Parts: sequence; C-alpha cells; structure tokens
Amino acid sequence: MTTPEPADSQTPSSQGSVFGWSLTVLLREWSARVESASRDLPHGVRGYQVLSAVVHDAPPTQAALATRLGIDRTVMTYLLDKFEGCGLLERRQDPADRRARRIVPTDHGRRVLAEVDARVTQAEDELLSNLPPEDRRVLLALLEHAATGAAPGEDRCAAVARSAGLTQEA
Amino acid sequence: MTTPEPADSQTPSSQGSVFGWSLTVLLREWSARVESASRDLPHGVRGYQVLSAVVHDAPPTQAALATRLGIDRTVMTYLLDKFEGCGLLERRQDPADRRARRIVPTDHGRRVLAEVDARVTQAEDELLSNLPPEDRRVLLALLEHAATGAAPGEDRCAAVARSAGLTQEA
DNA sequence: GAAAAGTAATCTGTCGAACAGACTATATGC
DNA sequence: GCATATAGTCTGTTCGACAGATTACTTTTC
Repeated sequence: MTTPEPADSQTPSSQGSVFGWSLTVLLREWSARVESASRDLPHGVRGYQVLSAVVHDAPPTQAALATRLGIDRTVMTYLLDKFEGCGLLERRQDPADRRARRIVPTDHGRRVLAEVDARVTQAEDELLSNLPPEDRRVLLALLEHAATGAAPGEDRCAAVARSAGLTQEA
Repeated sequence: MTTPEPADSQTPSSQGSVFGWSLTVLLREWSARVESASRDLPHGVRGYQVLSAVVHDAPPTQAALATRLGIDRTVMTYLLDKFEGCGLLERRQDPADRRARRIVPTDHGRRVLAEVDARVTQAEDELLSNLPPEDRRVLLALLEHAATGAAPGEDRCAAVARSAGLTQEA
C-alpha cells in the first residue's frame, strides 16, 4: 500500500551509489572486452595488466609489481611462472639484492603486448562510443587523477621518486 | 590504408590502458571502503549493491535484479536467502505471474540501507577527496553516462531516453 | 482444454582463484 | 656471529562462479 511505485525507475544520482554501480558495470564490460582482446596471453585480463605494467611502468621488483596491481604475492608467483614459461617475461636476480627479482620483458613479450595494446585501445573506444571524444578525454583524465590519489601507499612516493630520478629512498 | 594510430596529443594507448588500471584501482578502493561501511549487511559489498538496487531501482523480478547487477541467477538465490533470513527483504509471489518473485524491502531493510547509504556516501567523498567538488560532479556524470551506455540489455533504451536531456557540460 | 514448449527460480556438483601460513634464501643491525 | 626483517615460493583451505538438472508455473498450439 505504502509502496510508492517509483514513477521513473531510473532516477539519476539521487539514489545510492551510482558511483559504485557505474564502476562495476564499466569494469565488467571492460574486462569482458579485454579478455577477448588478450586471447594470446595467459590469464586473460590479469595477464594483460601484468605485462602492461611491466613494460610501461617497469616496477623495480616483483613485490612492487604486485602492490601496484593489487595482486597477492603468492598469486604473482604463478602468474609470472606462466609468463616466463611462454617466453614473454624473464626473472633476473637483482645484483644489488639477490633476494629480489627484476622482471623484464623479452622482445617477444614487447611485440605481443603491442598487438594486444592495439586491440585493447580499440575495445575501449567501442566501450566509450557513446561519449564524444572530448568527454572521453575528460573522463580519462579525471579517472586517472582520482585513481592516483586513491591508490594505496607508496605508489605516490614511487611516482614522485621516479620522476625525480631517485633510485634509493632513505 | 592501415588506419594509422591517431597521434593525438595524449593518447592513453601510449601508456597502455590507464583506463583499465584506473577503474581497477578505484573499484578496489571503493570496495574496501564500502565493505567496512556495510558491516551490518550480509555479503558485504555485494549485499549492499543488492539491497541498494532493490530499494532504489525496484527491478520487477529476481531475474531482472540479477541482470542489472551482473550476478548469476543461481548466486542471486542464496544471496536473497540470506537477506530474507535477516528480515531485510521479502520475496512475494507476483500475482500476475506466479513463477516470478517480486523482491521488496522490509521497513527494517529500508532503515538499515539508509544508515549504510550515509556511510557509503561519506566513504566516497573521502575516496575522491583529492578532486574538487566540481570535478567530482563531472566525473560522476560522465561515469554514469558511460556505464549506462555500456550496460548490456534494455538499460540502453533508458540511456537514449535520458541522454536526450543531458550532454550539456562544457 | 489438454499436450508441448518456454520461462522463473531453485538445487547440486565441480572448478578455479584468492588468501593465510609455513618455509627458503638473502640482507641488515647489533 | 646471531637475531631479526624482507623477497619470493610452496601448501592447504575456503569461497564464489558457473553449468546442468529439477520444480513450478505460463503460453502456445492443435
């Protein structure tokens, strides 16, 4: 009786977290598309993110890579096992600290990533096809800004350190 | 010819999907915060999304609810079992189609959601604290627009209908 | 108006991914 | 040298996702 039949069932942002819903929907769709764009890679989307981070961001160690991607260390291990087995990445002992491994892409890895990256870019364009290019750029910029601010811990320090050319922190 | 890469000023593709990374980071952080904001609810974030969708969107049936949230039907079943057990929601037979269940919130459910919603809103504010309010609003609007366009199924009709009145940012 | 086909929700079993915890090897501090 | 901390690996458990069969009801067809 008192059920106040919502006149339009899709009221905009007056309702509870549109933000969360939007993020969830977009990430799900993005994952689905990138999944099929990453068919050459092991572990699908996850794999793409790993390879992409290694090539583009070059985090110093395996642990740093895991932190950046929000992946558990134990998961990172078998992810990299697979990549190494496929000849896409290599683990090298860091000469400065022989506990640590520096993850470096092989030439083959770089080539494969380039192809996948192209497909991913196209997939993203399709995903955002109902936003005009200008809005798209604004969205991307805001998104990155928000994510960088929200990312946990030393990522920001690392970013600062890297842009300043530092190799060691006190 | 081979469609050349658009050498636009700042192609995100040159860095590999910043888009995907940003979405992933933001959703992870959002989930963590909402998780602790939803401590009164079963199934954490998932639970919040379900309850929120039921109250704010009022999808006609259990299946519609599942589709909207991208949750498998069989998963929906035990999610709702729990919620019904906690007295937050009720399943009622749809008189028009006795196979279907209409999911309705109890008063208790509404009250609990109101509290959680408040906490979630606050958490989101903190999450986006490094964006000025204006940017925040723009981000939300673009995000929702993009998500509505990308969401599978009949949402798209609603999107078109609504986007007739939108597109006025500059 | 009964049989056939289709749909909403549930139940069952299986699989994989995520996480906690122990373990190995190096590093650093006293 | 011994104690403690850290990088990475290995092991076992748990939990959620999904496919497939099942039950209840509706719609279609003759």
